Amino acid sequence: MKTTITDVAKQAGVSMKTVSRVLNSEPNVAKATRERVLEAAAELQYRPNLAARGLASSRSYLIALLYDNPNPNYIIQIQRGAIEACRRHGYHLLLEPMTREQASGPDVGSLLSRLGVDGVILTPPLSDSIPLRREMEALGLRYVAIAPGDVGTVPTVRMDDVKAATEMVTYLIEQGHRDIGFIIGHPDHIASSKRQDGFEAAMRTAGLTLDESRIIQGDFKFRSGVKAAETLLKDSANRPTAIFASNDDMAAGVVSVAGRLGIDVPSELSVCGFDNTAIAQIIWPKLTTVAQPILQMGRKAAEVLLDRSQNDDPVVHTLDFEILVRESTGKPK
Amino acid sequence: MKTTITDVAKQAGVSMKTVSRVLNSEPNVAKATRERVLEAAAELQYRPNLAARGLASSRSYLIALLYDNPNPNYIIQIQRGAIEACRRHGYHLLLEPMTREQASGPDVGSLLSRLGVDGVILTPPLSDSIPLRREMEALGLRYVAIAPGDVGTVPTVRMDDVKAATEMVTYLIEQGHRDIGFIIGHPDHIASSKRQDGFEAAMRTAGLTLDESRIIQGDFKFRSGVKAAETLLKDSANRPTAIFASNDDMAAGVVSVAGRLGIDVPSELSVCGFDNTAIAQIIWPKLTTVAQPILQMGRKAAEVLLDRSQNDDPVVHTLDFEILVRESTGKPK
DNA sequence: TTGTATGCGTTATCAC
DNA sequence: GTGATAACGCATACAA
Repeated sequence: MKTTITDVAKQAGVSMKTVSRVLNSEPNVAKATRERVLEAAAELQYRPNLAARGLASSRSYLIALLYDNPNPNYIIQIQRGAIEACRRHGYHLLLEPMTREQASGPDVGSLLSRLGVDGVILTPPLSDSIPLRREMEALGLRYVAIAPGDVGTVPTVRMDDVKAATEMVTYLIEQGHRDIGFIIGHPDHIASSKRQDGFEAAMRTAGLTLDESRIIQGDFKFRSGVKAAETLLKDSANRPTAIFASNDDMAAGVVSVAGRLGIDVPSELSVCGFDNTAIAQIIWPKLTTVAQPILQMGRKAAEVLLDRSQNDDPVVHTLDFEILVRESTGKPK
Repeated sequence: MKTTITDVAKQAGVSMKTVSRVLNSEPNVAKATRERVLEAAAELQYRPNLAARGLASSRSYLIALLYDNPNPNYIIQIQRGAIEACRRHGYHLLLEPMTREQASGPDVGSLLSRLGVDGVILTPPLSDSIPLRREMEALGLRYVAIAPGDVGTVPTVRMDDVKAATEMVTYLIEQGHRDIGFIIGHPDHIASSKRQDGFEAAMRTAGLTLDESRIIQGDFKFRSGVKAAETLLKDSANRPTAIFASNDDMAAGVVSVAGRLGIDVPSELSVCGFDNTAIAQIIWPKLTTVAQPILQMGRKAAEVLLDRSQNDDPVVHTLDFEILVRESTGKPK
């Protein structure tokens, strides 16, 4: 037999309402009573029933994570962060994977309202789905967008790609590099232009010229990194001493070309990436890269939802990234 | 105002019990009535309240996924599979990440019973935690273990590593390879010895001798693949025409060494891995590898939990893997 | 084939 | 500061 709140009340010699008060840390309970109740609850190993609580309070103690993201590591970290925050608030995280099409389709509202969740976290690229956001607003659902393209119209948690790229390039310059190659990401991704902006800003700030032949278009894939590196490194008499790729996959491609050409990394060529994905640590030398605060964004998003004290203004929370200096970068010869 | 089951009943001109019957697809409802109810429900956009339903039926419509796994892709796929099955049954998946220590600790029971979930999925390495399993049994919680080390004492979903390795090597032999190198995985992992067993079985079946110098100990890491390849490939006059690494990271290491040594993959050296992790598709040439039925295992695990028709015998469900032939293997010269 | 009455375990209301 | 009692929305027995 499961112990209920009435069992605890009996054991403590009070009414169930008082027990409820204690367990929800409401005011107006005498200290002695409170302690007696707590003791009784512990003794009986009382666990509140989520369903009953939800029914009575018309809250579900659940928040939903909506995602359609091909990057498992990203999602897993968002989850971890969100779960961490949820646990602190007595909440649980519900997973709702869906395609972009579904998210913009007619059934989302039905799905979401059926869930009866108390809040929703949107992850990219769903963060940018206007139909989805409309639906949420129509349903009166509180939500937070992680890293949306347009900042300012909705409660947001994000990081600053421009600044991160700037700092990475500044680090290379401080190491003594003057001739730095850059590989642009996929042209459809908002992050690509931001990272390029950061690169160019840092170069300009340092008074270095932007040589167009040093800037190659890529598409975030390993092979495009390979191709870009083949171009950048083909002339052994005139090649950059460092290459900054807009993500780790492309940086790994650069490292592999360097290996094939007999160019030592990092003594003859520094290479750095972006995102700190698995490959950055798998290959050797391990990549210097930018670690996004992914877990922290997940945690912050949940906190914004759960801290009822926070209002629902479209506040933008910008979290700090980290530059991870590993074995693939160093001073030029 | 939210529409409840009584609203629907009123609208359809029946009792709430009949509505309940229809919505739970219970028998003994006239077709006409059923349709009338369905119509009314649709019209009113009725969504059953999870909490109320749970409270009344003393089921939570929730199953929990317990995990402590460093591999994001693995967990994400298990999740996807489990969610798929859950959706079909009107269930939802709750995430419970925890460390091995926590899983064996005293608080798990409290955590799990507080949740009131209807079932639990255990993923490796938690599948092997005896204290955890004991706790579940003590609590009367139904559970399924994914890929536990010991098969037979608990409801299990898994795949056959030995068979997969055997088939991979058989494929290489069919391609014409006779001299095949093998890189063993981390000695602490159960999968390592199974994969080695499969390799050796296939070689023996084909009547090929097992040359010990062709079998190198690795540890599942990229670098150990690099080292093993350096050993296997150092003598250009006497080297294997194919190398089978026990996982993709090590296989990627082999490919990178081949590139450095000017050995073309696959025309001069076939390379294959195991697990179909991200790196297998990121690098070039893409790796021939074994795809575990990870998503399917997640789905099956949830199904075993949710199909009440299935009894709780420690049935072992062994799912099919897939050999993915990509660009890193071919016929020897 | 359908309906009525009751209870699930908690929070909310309002009185004391 | 504390308690009785009524919701909350649904499923379950048991009738009819």
